Amino acid sequence: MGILTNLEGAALAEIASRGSATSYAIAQVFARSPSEYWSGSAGAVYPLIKRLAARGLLEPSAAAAGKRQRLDYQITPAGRVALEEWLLDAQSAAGMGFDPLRTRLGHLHLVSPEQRREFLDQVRTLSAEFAQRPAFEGEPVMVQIHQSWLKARAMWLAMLDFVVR
Amino acid sequence: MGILTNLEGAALAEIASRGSATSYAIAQVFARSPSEYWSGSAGAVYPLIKRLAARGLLEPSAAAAGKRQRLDYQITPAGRVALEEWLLDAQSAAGMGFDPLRTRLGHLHLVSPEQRREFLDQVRTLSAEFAQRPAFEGEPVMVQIHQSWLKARAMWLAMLDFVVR
DNA sequence: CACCACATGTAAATGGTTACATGATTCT
DNA sequence: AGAATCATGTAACCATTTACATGTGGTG
Repeated sequence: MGILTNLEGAALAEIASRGSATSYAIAQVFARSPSEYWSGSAGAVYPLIKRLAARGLLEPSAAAAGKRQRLDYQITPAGRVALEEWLLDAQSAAGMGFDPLRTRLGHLHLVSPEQRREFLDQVRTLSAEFAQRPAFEGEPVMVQIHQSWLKARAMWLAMLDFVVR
Repeated sequence: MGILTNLEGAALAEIASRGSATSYAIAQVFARSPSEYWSGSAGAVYPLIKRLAARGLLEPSAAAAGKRQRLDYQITPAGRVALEEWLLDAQSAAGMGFDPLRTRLGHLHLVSPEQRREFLDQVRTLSAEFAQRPAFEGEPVMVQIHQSWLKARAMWLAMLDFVVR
């Protein structure tokens, strides 16, 4: 029914993929993701899962392993509807999103050519290091997507030499 | 000095580029940007500019054209320091940011191959339309950066055929 | 003059953040 | 047993969003 935020959609998708999961497990996914965009903090994820459960998109199944309350959540039929709506929203998916480099590039004329060159060198170095890091643990498909994205970004960085001199 | 959010940094950079600007003018920049990421709403920009002025990074110069209060802001020396700190932060710039397509791709296995194919077709179509739109008005450098980004994204979309079948 | 676009804000809600508190489990 | 780590939250804060209110200048 209602519209999901991107974090909600991603969390719901992760639970759907796993069959069931705890809030903690979902938080870990974001915390360990190579993207820095979501922190995967408890303060974000626990309330989010509760919200989704309150909306009937998730169903808790008390899997008390020890004494402590420990809720496994599963997606409901209503949850699948909402998830599909988010997942297949091509209009949103085609958007530009946020790129911390892109937002800066247009303003680099404000600094000297040397600063500009040094900055771009640093970004390239960091990006290369980032790409060479041992692949994060995750579904092979996710890793492949990540790597193809890195490749596309590297190509863009190369193009920029001719744009931002 | 203090750390700037990305919106603050971008706004400050825009004011620095223009020499001086009103809150309204800055809001328009974000509202008319081809990126959907920031709305450029008054509720975001007016308080933000006030915040920067309160921190001494901007200085208002009452350019009362009519009766109505109408403040032009200029960047201060402290503002330039903060701006440079934000602008040349290579660590942040090298991050992955947020990509609405990327976040979805890893979960497309949840839907049928037909849905998957249709979704990707739609995204490609929308991206192509987006790229063919008359270039948004803006500095030539900005337009060039935008177009190189679109090209890199198109390449990525092409690569995805081999990853997400 | 009436209307509409331009311009300047404010209020309430939202969806995140960091920091903290605390219980349970595993390791040494 | 004590320490470290895993796990589950809550509280306060923060930067945005949407929606609203209102004044001002130009145009039919």
